Amino acid sequence: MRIEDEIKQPVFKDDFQKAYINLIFTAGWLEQQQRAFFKDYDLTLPQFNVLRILRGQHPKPATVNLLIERMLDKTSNASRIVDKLEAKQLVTRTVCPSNRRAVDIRITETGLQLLLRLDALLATQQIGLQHLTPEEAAQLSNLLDKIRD
Amino acid sequence: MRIEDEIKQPVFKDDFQKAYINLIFTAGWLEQQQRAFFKDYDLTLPQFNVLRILRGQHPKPATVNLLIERMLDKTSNASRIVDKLEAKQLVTRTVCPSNRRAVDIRITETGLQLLLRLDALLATQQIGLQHLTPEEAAQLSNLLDKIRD
DNA sequence: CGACATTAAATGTATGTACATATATTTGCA
DNA sequence: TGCAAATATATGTACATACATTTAATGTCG
Repeated sequence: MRIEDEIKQPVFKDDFQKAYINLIFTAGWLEQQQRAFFKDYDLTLPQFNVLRILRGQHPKPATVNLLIERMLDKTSNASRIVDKLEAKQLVTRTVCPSNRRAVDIRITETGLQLLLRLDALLATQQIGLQHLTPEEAAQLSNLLDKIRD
Repeated sequence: MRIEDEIKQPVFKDDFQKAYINLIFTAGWLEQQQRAFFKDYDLTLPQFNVLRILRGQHPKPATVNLLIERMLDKTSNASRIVDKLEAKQLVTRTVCPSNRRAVDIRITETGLQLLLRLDALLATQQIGLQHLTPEEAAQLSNLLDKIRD
């Protein structure tokens, strides 16, 4: 559906404004789909993303700093996201032995299993960019990189 | 900057995953820039967007429903955003005479003047897609529309 | 060594958001 | 008419986010 129809705004100042608004809108649209999907599993998007980062590190630990570096939303509060995951026993938190200011965060076996289940479900759920060709996806990514130059 | 470097993730599963993550990240990146800009004017992004919708309607009133239709984030609470704007005297709220369930919302002269100032500043601040050509912006918009098909 | 800057994480606080529910008004139609 | 359904907005609540500040540990350099 064209962005003009999505937000019932028939004209835009120029192609820049139109693409800008489309970008914010589409990102929100995708996030909404994911949020609905994860709701059944009592996970928020940032929680899911942190779990994936931890799986990427596994079996090495991550610190809060490393999470912040890799998170999509750098302003969200990594400490408190880890709080929630710890309460659900999806991660563990131990003081880093070599630097007692830092905290070693690790995904638990339960956490890994949850991610496995979600991977399988996400693959069948058609959440994402399945309307694009691989070439279009690559093109999109290049345009987005260029925006942030 | 390439998304790989932004979030320190050297490889992605495929171009779809990469573009997906890039899209969410870039939208957040743009929003962060705007937020920083608007902070000096004590406006949040949703508040600014509502003000612009109201200016588009001016001098006709808008209802809460119309705002929801046109807002980028449809799940945010239009009523309470209008509360904040009303407290700052940027909008007025009166019961709609022809349908007393509805509320007529109008931007005030103060609100219009604030938008004028912000328009001028935003034009000079290079917030947006100025690294793209008009053709690239149009191409981006088309790809985004396609995602939501 | 010891004072001071730096770093890592946690916490405080105000605000925003998501989602369900409530309240008031209007509409449709038996 | 009268009553259930639909509509428009507001409110309640739990949680997330933005950003400043605090606490604790480590580094540094006289």
